[in-house]
Amino acid sequence: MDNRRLIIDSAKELFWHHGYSTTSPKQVMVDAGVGQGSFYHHFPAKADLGQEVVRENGRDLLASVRSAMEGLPTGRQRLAAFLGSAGDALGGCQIGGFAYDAGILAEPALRETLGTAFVELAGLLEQVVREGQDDGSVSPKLDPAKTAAALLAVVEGAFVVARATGRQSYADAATAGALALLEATS
Amino acid sequence: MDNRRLIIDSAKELFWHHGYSTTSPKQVMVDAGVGQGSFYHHFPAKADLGQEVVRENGRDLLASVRSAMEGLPTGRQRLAAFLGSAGDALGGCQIGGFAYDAGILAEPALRETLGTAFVELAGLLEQVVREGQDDGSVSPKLDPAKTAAALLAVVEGAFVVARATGRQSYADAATAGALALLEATS
DNA sequence: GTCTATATTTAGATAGAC
DNA sequence: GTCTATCTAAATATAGAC
Repeated sequence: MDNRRLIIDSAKELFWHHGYSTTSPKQVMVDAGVGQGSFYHHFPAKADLGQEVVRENGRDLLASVRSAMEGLPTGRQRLAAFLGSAGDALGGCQIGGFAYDAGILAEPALRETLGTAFVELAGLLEQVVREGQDDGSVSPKLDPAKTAAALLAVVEGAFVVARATGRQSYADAATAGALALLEATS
Repeated sequence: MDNRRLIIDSAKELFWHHGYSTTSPKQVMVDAGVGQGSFYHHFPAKADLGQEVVRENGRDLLASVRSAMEGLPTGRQRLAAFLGSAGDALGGCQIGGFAYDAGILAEPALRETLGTAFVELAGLLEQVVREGQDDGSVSPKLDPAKTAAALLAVVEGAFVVARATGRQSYADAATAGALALLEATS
């Protein structure tokens, strides 16, 4: 495999679990097993690597949510599958941590890419809420965009609370509570 | 006012809005208007200051939530007031960002203090859910702990999504969606 | 594309005078 | 308690040979 890909793959994991600002180029080089010359040849600045990582992690997350929903018969079941995204919350959300990273927020290009990932995810969820209303599994009284935003926030917040307390059980309680609210309305 | 307090007050704002790991002691000194000698006299290590900041920001957040709820007649109204905590989400949650900060998570004492703040907040919300069930404003079918965890996660997630997209409207949509779910069950 | 050597700036302090 | 001087390591690169 080429070094560029090795660097990106290492950085995706490191920036995800350890943060962008708090992970140095050197840590990425060591993890990827490439030298400094190679690293700076492919990525003249750290932000160039950050851009690729934010884009790919966003794309990967969207793909894994779609994959988790695939084949489920009702909209509500697909939303429940999305809530299951917080099933391993202690490692943090693939992109959620970037929202609190000063190094990401200070770079307009990175911030834009991050925002796009969240907007796409929110759009997907809104569509699934509508599908659930069409198939009768989600209450027609709910506003699709607001309900989608609430469910996305529950999952992102579940990651935050689980990491802050060190307890996965807080994430599980949050998503179970949200699912119960969704089910109680239908 | 004494320098120790000036340092803590500056650090509370800076760590809140800009992150703990991404704010240097020097930035704090300059903002507080104190010299290096004074800074390191009061806080031999940055983590000592971090400990005070996490504790105070957690305490302040709990106090402001209690204050926002004060005087409201029903549990559901008090929960709605809590959801309003994300009304100015672009600056980030006073403690939520610490959950993704490698420098906080690497220090057991800081992590413990952070976890305690979230556990106390969750406990308060659970109590208010129970009060709402007692006064008839919240459905008795809901599990208090799980519902509280879901509401806490919605607010924390609203901060994350608002900051990631740069749009307050995403936070507002999330909390409105959550409130609608809560109201639809009662 | 990759290597090693070098450079600049900052983080995070420590030492000792006042 | 505060000041200034000093220090070490790391972050983030750049330069030029191979």
